[in-house]
Amino acid sequence: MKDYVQEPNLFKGLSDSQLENIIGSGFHRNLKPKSVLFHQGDPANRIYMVKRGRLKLSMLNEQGGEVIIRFINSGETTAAVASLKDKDYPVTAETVGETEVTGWDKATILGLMSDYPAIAINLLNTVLERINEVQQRYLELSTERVEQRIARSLLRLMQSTGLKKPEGILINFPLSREDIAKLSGTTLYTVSRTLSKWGKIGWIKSGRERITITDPHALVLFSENV
Amino acid sequence: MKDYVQEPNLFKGLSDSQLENIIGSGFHRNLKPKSVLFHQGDPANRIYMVKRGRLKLSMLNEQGGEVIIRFINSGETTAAVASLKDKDYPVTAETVGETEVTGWDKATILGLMSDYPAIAINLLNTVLERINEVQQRYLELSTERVEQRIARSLLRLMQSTGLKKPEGILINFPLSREDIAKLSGTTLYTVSRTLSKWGKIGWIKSGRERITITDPHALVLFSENV
DNA sequence: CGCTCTATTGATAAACCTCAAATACAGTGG
DNA sequence: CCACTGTATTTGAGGTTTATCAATAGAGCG
Repeated sequence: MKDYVQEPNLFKGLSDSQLENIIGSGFHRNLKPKSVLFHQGDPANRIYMVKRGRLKLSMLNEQGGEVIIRFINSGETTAAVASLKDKDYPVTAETVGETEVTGWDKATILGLMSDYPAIAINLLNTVLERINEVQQRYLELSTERVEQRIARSLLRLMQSTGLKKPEGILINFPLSREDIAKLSGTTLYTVSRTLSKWGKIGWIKSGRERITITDPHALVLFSENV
Repeated sequence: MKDYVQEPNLFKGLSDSQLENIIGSGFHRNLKPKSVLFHQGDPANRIYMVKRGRLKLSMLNEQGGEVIIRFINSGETTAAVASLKDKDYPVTAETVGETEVTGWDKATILGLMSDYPAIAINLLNTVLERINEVQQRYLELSTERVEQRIARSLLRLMQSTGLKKPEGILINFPLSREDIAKLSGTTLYTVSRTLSKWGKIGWIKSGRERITITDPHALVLFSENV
């Protein structure tokens, strides 16, 4: 029955049958890899939950510079607050791999909230976490060196999507050097050099769009200690 | 009766008498310049509105690096979501100049929200604006050069606290080169050099902790165009 | 008028980006 | 199974941006 991988944040604390009801009230979309769910500047008229796969949220500036704000993994939601306010949302959401999402429009989600008050509470929690995370990353971007930021990016991805393997913890989706660069505020060249170095000293193993962290402890120490 | 400078966001749409009632239900504090209202890591048990003066919100990392997240001007609120969740708030709030704040604890604000539903709506608006602003600044920090970011910082301050003067628009509170540096993700030296340059070409006039923007248009063009 | 905090400016160095070119890798179709 | 093609990655050389350090000057306060 539950075909999403993790317990969805927004619906935490609800029973399976309530969940089934809620999911049923949304509309579903199956998206191919690298398709755009919504685009920077679109009116945010829907809240989305990822049931399977993953979304990449990014922002673009006028000169073409791009950053990745975060990934939305299965069970997580996005555009929640914006969709309630009918504002334009300055973020693009693109699928990473085959991805299934459920969406609700504003009226539906408001109805759900009044039926299940837990949802409003969960929404507040989610919003708080998101603000804190962006601010934390803003601090890091402003005060830390590139390699430290790359380490932090990998560790965050490890925590959210890591898969235990005999050789270490695999970041379990296709992730290019350029993605890491846009997550860390640097260039793909610097990322490549850094990962090469870390490969040589045994902290990670990496291939084409694949990264395994073989010495998480070393990486954590490095990310915190200089 | 209204002794705060701007219409408070959180209480927009309420009548003066309702406002009076709400303000009355909070507790008030008068703070000297540079005093700390709450400290990074404190439990966020109160929501604050600035009635007079200004708060500087900053974050510190383990190595002592600091950023200024934003200023909270009179009429604005802070720690809103965090205070509803009883979480630690990773931000320090320090007064800039003589400052008067009103605070409400969680129970009180929840009561106010159920009496005046507009407050919950306004809260959502505020949260959305804050997320968007941090993300926007994250993008800028990641993709733009120092001088461009300094220009954007000054322009934001001009918009929120600018005061028309014969010679230009004055940023109306004491603001050091170091403050600007921590807002823009650079060092006070680079800020000083940049402001000197802009002073020479007539874009700004600056003194000790005082900045007047004499050619806003030029600065806007510069901030957007490279 | 000394003290303290802020700002300026020059010299130097470090971190990191940019550009260019070569190499590796994963599919695809024969 | 293999050559082919389009990406992704690596690596080197060189240049730019910006931080760091040091020293001086200016402003405000008691």
